[in-house]
Amino acid sequence: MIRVLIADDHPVVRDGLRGTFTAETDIEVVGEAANGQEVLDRVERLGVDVVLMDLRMPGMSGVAATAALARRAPGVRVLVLTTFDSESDVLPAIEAGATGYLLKDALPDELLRGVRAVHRGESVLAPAAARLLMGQVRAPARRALSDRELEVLRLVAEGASNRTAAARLFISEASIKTHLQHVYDKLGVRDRAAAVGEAYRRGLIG
Amino acid sequence: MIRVLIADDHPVVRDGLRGTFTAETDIEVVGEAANGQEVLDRVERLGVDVVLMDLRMPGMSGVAATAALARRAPGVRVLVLTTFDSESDVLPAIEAGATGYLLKDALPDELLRGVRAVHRGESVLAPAAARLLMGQVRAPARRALSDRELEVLRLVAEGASNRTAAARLFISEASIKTHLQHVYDKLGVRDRAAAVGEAYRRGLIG
DNA sequence: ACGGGCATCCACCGATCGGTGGAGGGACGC
DNA sequence: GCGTCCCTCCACCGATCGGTGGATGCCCGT
Repeated sequence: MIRVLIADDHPVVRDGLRGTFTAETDIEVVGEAANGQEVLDRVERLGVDVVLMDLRMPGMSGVAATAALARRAPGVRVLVLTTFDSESDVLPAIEAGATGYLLKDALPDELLRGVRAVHRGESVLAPAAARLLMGQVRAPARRALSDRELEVLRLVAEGASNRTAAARLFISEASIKTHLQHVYDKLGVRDRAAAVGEAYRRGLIG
Repeated sequence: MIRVLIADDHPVVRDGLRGTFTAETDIEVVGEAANGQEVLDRVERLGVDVVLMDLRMPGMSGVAATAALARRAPGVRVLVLTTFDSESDVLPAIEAGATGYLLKDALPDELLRGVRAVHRGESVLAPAAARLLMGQVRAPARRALSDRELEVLRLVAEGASNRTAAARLFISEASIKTHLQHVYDKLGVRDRAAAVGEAYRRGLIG
Protein backbone atom coordinates (compact mmCIF):
# COMPACT_ATOMS: atom_id res chain seq x y z
CA MET A 1 0.00 0.00 0.00
CA ILE A 2 1.40 3.36 -1.07
CA ARG A 3 0.56 6.08 1.44
CA VAL A 4 -0.01 9.40 -0.37
CA LEU A 5 -0.24 12.96 0.92
CA ILE A 6 -1.92 15.56 -1.27
CA ALA A 7 -0.46 19.07 -0.97
CA ASP A 8 -2.34 21.83 -2.73
CA ASP A 9 -3.85 25.07 -1.58
CA HIS A 10 -7.03 24.56 -3.65
CA PRO A 11 -9.63 22.25 -2.05
CA VAL A 12 -11.16 21.52 -5.43
CA VAL A 13 -7.87 20.28 -6.78
CA ARG A 14 -7.32 18.17 -3.70
CA ASP A 15 -10.73 16.59 -4.12
CA GLY A 16 -10.09 15.88 -7.74
CA LEU A 17 -6.83 14.19 -6.96
CA ARG A 18 -8.28 12.22 -4.12
CA GLY A 19 -10.95 10.96 -6.48
CA THR A 20 -8.30 9.72 -8.85
CA PHE A 21 -7.01 7.27 -6.25
CA THR A 22 -10.22 6.00 -4.66
CA ALA A 23 -10.56 3.05 -6.99
CA GLU A 24 -6.96 1.95 -6.59
CA THR A 25 -6.31 -0.88 -4.24
CA ASP A 26 -2.57 -0.25 -3.84
CA ILE A 27 -2.79 3.48 -3.15
CA GLU A 28 -4.24 5.20 -0.14
CA VAL A 29 -4.57 8.94 0.40
CA VAL A 30 -3.70 9.39 4.03
CA GLY A 31 -3.94 13.16 4.28
CA GLU A 32 -3.96 16.60 2.72
CA ALA A 33 -2.02 19.79 3.18
CA ALA A 34 -2.66 23.37 2.04
CA ASN A 35 0.89 24.71 2.38
CA GLY A 36 4.45 23.66 2.99
CA GLN A 37 4.30 23.85 6.73
CA GLU A 38 1.32 21.53 6.79
CA VAL A 39 3.17 19.10 4.55
CA LEU A 40 5.99 18.77 7.04
CA ASP A 41 3.46 18.39 9.79
CA ARG A 42 1.43 15.64 8.11
CA VAL A 43 4.47 13.73 6.91
CA GLU A 44 5.80 13.61 10.40
CA ARG A 45 2.56 12.27 11.82
CA LEU A 46 1.04 10.09 9.18
CA GLY A 47 3.75 7.89 7.73
CA VAL A 48 3.77 9.06 4.13
CA ASP A 49 5.41 7.36 1.15
CA VAL A 50 4.64 9.88 -1.60
CA VAL A 51 3.77 13.56 -1.51
CA LEU A 52 1.83 15.02 -4.42
CA MET A 53 3.23 18.52 -4.24
CA ASP A 54 1.87 21.68 -5.76
CA LEU A 55 4.61 24.28 -6.05
CA ARG A 56 2.48 27.39 -5.73
CA MET A 57 1.18 27.48 -2.22
CA PRO A 58 0.84 30.34 0.25
CA GLY A 59 3.33 30.42 3.06
CA MET A 60 6.05 27.87 2.66
CA SER A 61 6.28 27.03 -1.02
CA GLY A 62 6.33 23.56 -2.47
CA VAL A 63 10.01 23.92 -3.35
CA ALA A 64 10.92 24.87 0.18
CA ALA A 65 8.81 22.02 1.55
CA THR A 66 10.49 19.60 -0.85
CA ALA A 67 13.92 20.73 0.26
CA ALA A 68 12.92 20.40 3.90
CA LEU A 69 11.62 16.88 3.30
CA ALA A 70 14.82 15.87 1.57
CA ARG A 71 16.69 16.72 4.72
CA ARG A 72 14.26 15.58 7.37
CA ALA A 73 12.56 12.63 5.71
CA PRO A 74 14.70 11.43 2.83
CA GLY A 75 12.59 8.28 2.45
CA VAL A 76 9.55 10.28 1.40
CA ARG A 77 9.23 10.72 -2.37
CA VAL A 78 7.97 13.99 -3.78
CA LEU A 79 6.01 14.08 -7.01
CA VAL A 80 5.61 17.66 -8.10
CA LEU A 81 2.26 18.30 -9.67
CA THR A 82 1.89 21.79 -10.99
CA THR A 83 -0.02 23.81 -13.54
CA PHE A 84 2.82 25.35 -15.46
CA ASP A 85 5.86 23.82 -16.98
CA SER A 86 7.63 27.10 -16.48
CA GLU A 87 11.34 26.73 -16.48
CA SER A 88 11.59 28.77 -13.33
CA ASP A 89 10.00 25.91 -11.40
CA VAL A 90 11.42 22.72 -12.81
CA LEU A 91 15.04 23.20 -11.91
CA PRO A 92 14.59 24.39 -8.32
CA ALA A 93 12.16 21.56 -7.68
CA ILE A 94 14.52 18.92 -9.00
CA GLU A 95 17.39 20.46 -7.13
CA ALA A 96 15.34 20.50 -3.98
CA GLY A 97 14.97 16.75 -4.29
CA ALA A 98 11.73 16.06 -6.13
CA THR A 99 11.60 12.60 -7.64
CA GLY A 100 8.98 13.44 -10.26
CA TYR A 101 7.52 16.42 -12.04
CA LEU A 102 4.12 16.18 -13.73
CA LEU A 103 1.64 18.70 -15.02
CA LYS A 104 -1.86 18.86 -13.65
CA ASP A 105 -3.30 18.25 -17.08
CA ALA A 106 -1.85 14.76 -16.95
CA LEU A 107 -4.35 11.96 -17.52
CA PRO A 108 -5.42 10.10 -14.38
CA ASP A 109 -3.69 7.03 -15.68
CA GLU A 110 -0.43 8.93 -16.07
CA LEU A 111 -0.84 10.20 -12.57
CA LEU A 112 -1.31 6.70 -11.16
CA ARG A 113 1.69 5.38 -13.00
CA GLY A 114 3.63 8.41 -11.81
CA VAL A 115 2.83 7.75 -8.18
CA ARG A 116 3.79 4.12 -8.45
CA ALA A 117 6.98 4.99 -10.28
CA VAL A 118 8.26 7.56 -7.79
CA HIS A 119 7.35 5.16 -5.02
CA ARG A 120 9.78 2.73 -6.58
CA GLY A 121 12.29 5.57 -6.69
CA GLU A 122 12.08 6.06 -10.42
CA SER A 123 12.16 9.53 -11.85
CA VAL A 124 9.02 10.75 -13.54
CA LEU A 125 9.08 13.77 -15.79
CA ALA A 126 6.51 15.38 -18.00
CA PRO A 127 7.98 15.50 -21.51
CA ALA A 128 8.18 19.29 -21.48
CA ALA A 129 9.90 19.24 -18.12
CA ALA A 130 12.24 16.50 -19.25
CA ARG A 131 13.42 18.43 -22.25
CA LEU A 132 13.90 21.54 -20.19
CA LEU A 133 15.81 19.64 -17.57
CA MET A 134 18.09 18.02 -20.07
CA GLY A 135 18.87 21.38 -21.54
CA GLN A 136 19.51 22.94 -18.17
CA VAL A 137 21.50 20.04 -16.88
CA ARG A 138 23.57 19.87 -19.97
CA ALA A 139 24.51 23.50 -19.61
CA PRO A 140 26.46 23.30 -16.36
CA ALA A 141 27.93 20.03 -17.57
CA ARG A 142 31.21 20.86 -19.18
CA ARG A 143 30.25 21.33 -22.76
CA ALA A 144 33.34 20.79 -24.78
CA LEU A 145 34.71 23.67 -26.77
CA SER A 146 34.49 23.26 -30.51
CA ASP A 147 37.69 23.09 -32.51
CA ARG A 148 37.21 26.58 -33.73
CA GLU A 149 36.54 27.97 -30.29
CA LEU A 150 39.65 26.30 -28.96
CA GLU A 151 41.64 27.72 -31.82
CA VAL A 152 40.47 31.22 -31.04
CA LEU A 153 41.11 30.74 -27.34
CA ARG A 154 44.67 29.64 -27.97
CA LEU A 155 45.36 32.75 -29.96
CA VAL A 156 43.89 34.88 -27.21
CA ALA A 157 46.06 33.09 -24.66
CA GLU A 158 49.05 34.12 -26.72
CA GLY A 159 48.02 37.73 -26.64
CA ALA A 160 46.03 38.11 -29.82
CA SER A 161 43.41 40.83 -29.89
CA ASN A 162 40.11 40.09 -31.56
CA ARG A 163 41.39 41.85 -34.63
CA THR A 164 44.66 39.99 -34.95
CA ALA A 165 42.99 36.69 -34.18
CA ALA A 166 40.55 37.42 -36.98
CA ALA A 167 43.40 38.17 -39.34
CA ARG A 168 45.19 34.97 -38.45
CA LEU A 169 42.14 32.80 -38.98
CA PHE A 170 40.97 34.69 -42.06
CA ILE A 171 37.57 35.41 -40.60
CA SER A 172 35.93 38.60 -39.40
CA GLU A 173 36.38 40.20 -36.04
CA ALA A 174 32.67 39.64 -35.45
CA SER A 175 33.16 35.90 -35.69
CA ILE A 176 35.97 36.03 -33.18
CA LYS A 177 33.69 37.86 -30.80
CA THR A 178 30.96 35.29 -31.27
CA HIS A 179 33.34 32.40 -30.73
CA LEU A 180 34.64 34.03 -27.59
CA GLN A 181 31.13 34.64 -26.31
CA HIS A 182 30.47 30.94 -26.70
CA VAL A 183 33.71 30.13 -24.95
CA TYR A 184 32.72 32.38 -22.06
CA ASP A 185 29.36 30.66 -21.81
CA LYS A 186 30.83 27.20 -21.88
CA LEU A 187 33.56 27.92 -19.37
CA GLY A 188 31.37 30.00 -17.11
CA VAL A 189 33.50 33.12 -17.24
CA ARG A 190 33.01 36.68 -18.38
CA ASP A 191 36.23 37.79 -19.99
CA ARG A 192 39.15 36.55 -22.02
CA ALA A 193 41.63 36.53 -19.18
CA ALA A 194 39.43 34.29 -17.07
CA ALA A 195 38.78 32.08 -20.08
CA VAL A 196 42.51 31.58 -20.55
CA GLY A 197 42.95 30.82 -16.88
CA GLU A 198 40.08 28.38 -16.81
CA ALA A 199 41.29 26.67 -19.97
CA TYR A 200 44.69 26.07 -18.41
CA ARG A 201 43.14 24.84 -15.20
CA ARG A 202 40.99 22.37 -17.12
CA GLY A 203 43.89 21.31 -19.30
CA LEU A 204 42.18 22.45 -22.46
CA ILE A 205 45.31 24.26 -23.52
CA GLY A 206 48.88 24.28 -22.32
CA MET B 1 103.22 28.55 -15.34
CA ILE B 2 100.17 29.85 -17.20
CA ARG B 3 100.22 28.82 -20.86
CA VAL B 4 98.67 31.56 -23.00
CA LEU B 5 97.48 31.59 -26.61
CA ILE B 6 97.08 34.93 -28.35
CA ALA B 7 94.27 35.04 -30.90
CA ASP B 8 94.03 38.16 -33.03
CA ASP B 9 94.10 38.76 -36.74
CA HIS B 10 96.43 41.75 -36.47
CA PRO B 11 100.13 40.87 -36.12
CA VAL B 12 100.85 44.20 -34.52
CA VAL B 13 98.36 43.56 -31.76
CA ARG B 14 99.74 40.07 -31.23
CA ASP B 15 103.22 41.46 -30.88
CA GLY B 16 102.07 44.08 -28.43
CA LEU B 17 100.33 41.52 -26.29
CA ARG B 18 103.27 39.15 -26.42
CA GLY B 19 105.47 41.95 -25.21
CA THR B 20 103.23 42.49 -22.23
CA PHE B 21 104.00 39.03 -20.95
CA THR B 22 107.71 38.68 -21.66
CA ALA B 23 108.77 39.95 -18.28
CA GLU B 24 106.38 37.76 -16.36
CA THR B 25 107.82 34.63 -14.84
CA ASP B 26 104.49 32.88 -14.30
CA ILE B 27 103.07 33.45 -17.76
CA GLU B 28 104.25 32.00 -21.03
CA VAL B 29 102.89 32.76 -24.50
CA VAL B 30 102.89 29.39 -26.19
CA GLY B 31 101.37 30.36 -29.52
CA GLU B 32 99.34 32.68 -31.69
CA ALA B 33 96.29 32.37 -33.90
CA ALA B 34 94.83 34.66 -36.57
CA ASN B 35 91.32 33.21 -36.64
CA GLY B 36 88.98 30.85 -34.85
CA GLN B 37 90.02 27.78 -36.74
CA GLU B 38 93.63 28.34 -35.83
CA VAL B 39 92.63 28.77 -32.20
CA LEU B 40 91.08 25.33 -32.09
CA ASP B 41 94.12 23.96 -33.85
CA ARG B 42 96.69 25.46 -31.50
CA VAL B 43 94.75 24.65 -28.35
CA GLU B 44 94.61 21.05 -29.38
CA ARG B 45 98.32 20.84 -29.98
CA LEU B 46 99.95 23.14 -27.51
CA GLY B 47 98.36 22.59 -24.12
CA VAL B 48 96.82 25.99 -23.46
CA ASP B 49 95.48 27.37 -20.19
CA VAL B 50 94.18 30.76 -21.29
CA VAL B 51 93.20 32.12 -24.69
CA LEU B 52 93.35 35.86 -25.24
CA MET B 53 90.56 36.10 -27.76
CA ASP B 54 89.79 38.90 -30.17
CA LEU B 55 86.18 38.72 -31.28
CA ARG B 56 86.58 40.26 -34.73
CA MET B 57 88.54 37.83 -36.78
CA PRO B 58 88.14 36.68 -40.36
CA GLY B 59 86.71 33.22 -40.86
CA MET B 60 85.54 31.67 -37.65
CA SER B 61 84.77 34.48 -35.24
CA GLY B 62 86.00 34.69 -31.70
CA VAL B 63 82.51 33.97 -30.40
CA ALA B 64 82.22 30.83 -32.45
CA ALA B 65 85.69 29.74 -31.39
CA THR B 66 84.81 30.39 -27.76
CA ALA B 67 81.68 28.29 -28.06
CA ALA B 68 83.63 25.50 -29.73
CA LEU B 69 86.23 25.56 -26.97
CA ALA B 70 83.59 25.38 -24.30
CA ARG B 71 82.44 22.10 -25.78
CA ARG B 72 85.74 20.57 -26.85
CA ALA B 73 88.13 21.87 -24.23
CA PRO B 74 86.14 23.07 -21.21
CA GLY B 75 89.30 23.42 -19.14
CA VAL B 76 90.62 26.20 -21.33
CA ARG B 77 89.71 29.69 -20.12
CA VAL B 78 88.84 32.36 -22.63
CA LEU B 79 89.61 36.00 -21.90
CA VAL B 80 87.95 38.14 -24.53
CA LEU B 81 90.05 41.12 -25.48
CA THR B 82 88.34 43.41 -27.91
CA THR B 83 88.29 46.99 -29.06
CA PHE B 84 84.65 47.88 -28.53
CA ASP B 85 82.44 47.41 -25.61
CA SER B 86 79.51 47.22 -27.97
CA GLU B 87 76.56 45.51 -26.47
CA SER B 88 76.28 43.27 -29.49
CA ASP B 89 79.50 41.52 -28.47
CA VAL B 90 79.42 41.20 -24.73
CA LEU B 91 76.39 39.03 -24.36
CA PRO B 92 77.14 36.46 -27.07
CA ALA B 93 80.70 36.12 -25.80
CA ILE B 94 79.59 35.50 -22.22
CA GLU B 95 76.93 33.11 -23.39
CA ALA B 96 79.49 31.28 -25.50
CA GLY B 97 81.47 30.61 -22.38
CA ALA B 98 84.05 33.37 -22.05
CA THR B 99 85.43 33.72 -18.55
CA GLY B 100 86.53 37.31 -18.96
CA TYR B 101 85.87 40.33 -21.12
CA LEU B 102 88.43 43.16 -21.28
CA LEU B 103 88.96 46.07 -23.62
CA LYS B 104 92.18 46.46 -25.53
CA ASP B 105 92.80 49.84 -23.96
CA ALA B 106 93.27 48.08 -20.65
CA LEU B 107 96.54 48.86 -18.89
CA PRO B 108 99.17 46.09 -19.10
CA ASP B 109 98.83 45.58 -15.40
CA GLU B 110 95.10 45.05 -15.70
CA LEU B 111 95.74 42.59 -18.47
CA LEU B 112 98.17 40.60 -16.35
CA ARG B 113 95.78 40.50 -13.44
CA GLY B 114 93.05 39.48 -15.85
CA VAL B 115 94.97 36.53 -17.20
CA ARG B 116 95.83 35.31 -13.73
CA ALA B 117 92.23 35.75 -12.58
CA VAL B 118 90.61 33.83 -15.42
CA HIS B 119 93.24 31.15 -14.95
CA ARG B 120 91.92 30.74 -11.43
CA GLY B 121 88.45 30.56 -12.93
CA GLU B 122 87.41 33.99 -11.74
CA SER B 123 85.30 36.18 -13.94
CA VAL B 124 86.92 39.34 -15.24
CA LEU B 125 84.86 42.11 -16.71
CA ALA B 126 85.73 45.60 -17.88
CA PRO B 127 83.58 48.02 -15.91
CA ALA B 128 81.70 49.12 -19.00
CA ALA B 129 81.09 45.53 -20.01
CA ALA B 130 80.03 44.66 -16.50
CA ARG B 131 77.43 47.36 -16.37
CA LEU B 132 76.17 46.43 -19.80
CA LEU B 133 76.01 42.81 -18.89
CA MET B 134 74.12 43.44 -15.72
CA GLY B 135 71.65 45.55 -17.57
CA GLN B 136 71.26 43.18 -20.46
CA VAL B 137 71.09 40.13 -18.32
CA ARG B 138 68.63 41.65 -15.95
CA ALA B 139 66.27 42.88 -18.63
CA PRO B 140 65.59 39.85 -20.79
CA ALA B 141 66.26 37.58 -17.88
CA ARG B 142 62.86 36.74 -16.53
CA ARG B 143 62.46 39.36 -13.92
CA ALA B 144 60.45 37.74 -11.22
CA LEU B 145 57.04 39.13 -10.48
CA SER B 146 56.71 40.68 -7.08
CA ASP B 147 54.38 39.09 -4.58
CA ARG B 148 51.83 41.77 -5.12
CA GLU B 149 51.97 41.50 -8.88
CA LEU B 150 51.48 37.77 -8.69
CA GLU B 151 48.58 38.26 -6.35
CA VAL B 152 46.88 40.60 -8.79
CA LEU B 153 47.61 38.31 -11.70
CA ARG B 154 46.04 35.37 -9.93
CA LEU B 155 42.85 37.33 -9.37
CA VAL B 156 42.80 38.34 -13.00
CA ALA B 157 43.26 34.71 -14.03
CA GLU B 158 40.16 33.91 -12.03
CA GLY B 159 38.17 36.51 -13.85
CA ALA B 160 38.48 39.53 -11.62
CA SER B 161 38.13 42.92 -13.27
CA ASN B 162 40.45 45.69 -12.17
CA ARG B 163 37.68 46.97 -9.96
CA THR B 164 36.90 43.72 -8.21
CA ALA B 165 40.58 42.91 -7.81
CA ALA B 166 41.00 46.29 -6.17
CA ALA B 167 38.13 45.57 -3.82
CA ARG B 168 39.56 42.21 -2.88
CA LEU B 169 42.99 43.58 -2.11
CA PHE B 170 41.69 46.72 -0.44
CA ILE B 171 43.63 49.01 -2.75
CA SER B 172 42.58 51.37 -5.51
CA GLU B 173 41.83 50.43 -9.06
CA ALA B 174 44.74 52.63 -10.09
CA SER B 175 47.14 50.43 -8.18
CA ILE B 176 45.75 47.35 -9.86
CA LYS B 177 46.37 48.96 -13.22
CA THR B 178 49.91 49.85 -12.28
CA HIS B 179 50.64 46.35 -11.03
CA LEU B 180 49.27 44.91 -14.22
CA GLN B 181 51.33 47.27 -16.34
CA HIS B 182 54.41 46.01 -14.54
CA VAL B 183 53.29 42.44 -15.07
CA TYR B 184 52.85 43.12 -18.78
CA ASP B 185 56.33 44.61 -18.96
CA LYS B 186 57.94 41.74 -17.12
CA LEU B 187 56.18 39.04 -19.08
CA GLY B 188 56.52 40.78 -22.40
CA VAL B 189 52.81 40.88 -23.18
CA ARG B 190 50.26 43.59 -23.80
CA ASP B 191 47.04 42.44 -22.19
CA ARG B 192 45.65 40.50 -19.25
CA ALA B 193 44.68 37.44 -21.25
CA ALA B 194 48.19 37.01 -22.61
CA ALA B 195 49.61 37.63 -19.15
CA VAL B 196 47.51 34.81 -17.75
CA GLY B 197 48.55 32.51 -20.57
CA GLU B 198 52.21 33.35 -20.19
CA ALA B 199 52.05 32.92 -16.43
CA TYR B 200 50.64 29.43 -16.83
CA ARG B 201 53.23 28.55 -19.45
CA ARG B 202 56.03 29.68 -17.15
CA GLY B 203 54.51 27.92 -14.18
CA LEU B 204 54.10 31.14 -12.25
CA ILE B 205 50.56 30.20 -11.44
CA GLY B 206 48.52 27.02 -11.72
C1' DA C 1 11.58 17.72 -42.13
C1' DC C 2 12.80 19.56 -38.00
C1' DG C 3 15.73 20.85 -34.25
C1' DG C 4 20.46 21.48 -32.68
C1' DG C 5 25.13 22.49 -32.94
C1' DC C 6 28.48 24.86 -35.48
C1' DA C 7 30.55 28.64 -38.05
C1' DT C 8 30.11 32.82 -40.11
C1' DC C 9 28.64 37.69 -40.12
C1' DC C 10 26.31 42.43 -38.62
C1' DA C 11 25.21 46.76 -35.59
C1' DC C 12 24.97 49.19 -31.50
C1' DC C 13 26.27 50.47 -26.86
C1' DG C 14 28.37 51.11 -22.48
C1' DA C 15 32.03 49.34 -19.76
C1' DT C 16 36.54 48.19 -19.27
C1' DC C 17 41.10 48.17 -20.40
C1' DG C 18 45.80 49.66 -21.92
C1' DG C 19 49.10 53.56 -22.50
C1' DT C 20 51.25 57.46 -20.78
C1' DG C 21 53.25 60.34 -17.57
C1' DG C 22 53.37 61.40 -13.58
C1' DA C 23 53.66 61.41 -7.80
C1' DG C 24 55.07 59.97 -3.00
C1' DG C 25 56.54 56.93 0.71
C1' DG C 26 58.89 52.85 2.57
C1' DA C 27 62.59 49.28 2.50
C1' DC C 28 67.07 47.75 1.42
C1' DG C 29 71.85 47.79 0.15
C1' DC C 30 76.05 50.38 -0.70
C1' DG D 1 72.88 59.69 1.51
C1' DC D 2 71.69 57.73 -2.97
C1' DG D 3 69.89 54.51 -6.10
C1' DT D 4 66.64 50.95 -6.79
C1' DC D 5 62.74 48.39 -6.17
C1' DC D 6 58.17 47.93 -4.46
C1' DC D 7 53.62 49.62 -3.44
C1' DT D 8 50.40 52.97 -3.58
C1' DC D 9 47.63 56.58 -6.04
C1' DC D 10 46.02 60.10 -9.81
C1' DA D 11 44.23 61.87 -14.55
C1' DC D 12 43.45 61.56 -19.24
C1' DC D 13 42.68 59.32 -23.62
C1' DG D 14 41.74 56.20 -27.30
C1' DA D 15 41.19 51.43 -28.16
C1' DT D 16 39.26 47.28 -27.18
C1' DC D 17 36.10 44.38 -25.27
C1' DG D 18 31.66 42.35 -23.60
C1' DG D 19 26.54 42.21 -24.06
C1' DT D 20 22.62 41.95 -26.75
C1' DG D 21 19.89 40.53 -30.36
C1' DG D 22 19.78 39.37 -34.29
C1' DA D 23 20.90 36.78 -39.31
C1' DT D 24 22.51 33.04 -42.66
C1' DG D 25 24.10 28.55 -44.17
C1' DC D 26 25.83 23.94 -43.26
C1' DC D 27 25.75 19.48 -41.42
C1' DC D 28 23.98 15.83 -38.64
C1' DG D 29 20.90 12.81 -36.40
C1' DT D 30 16.17 11.40 -35.97
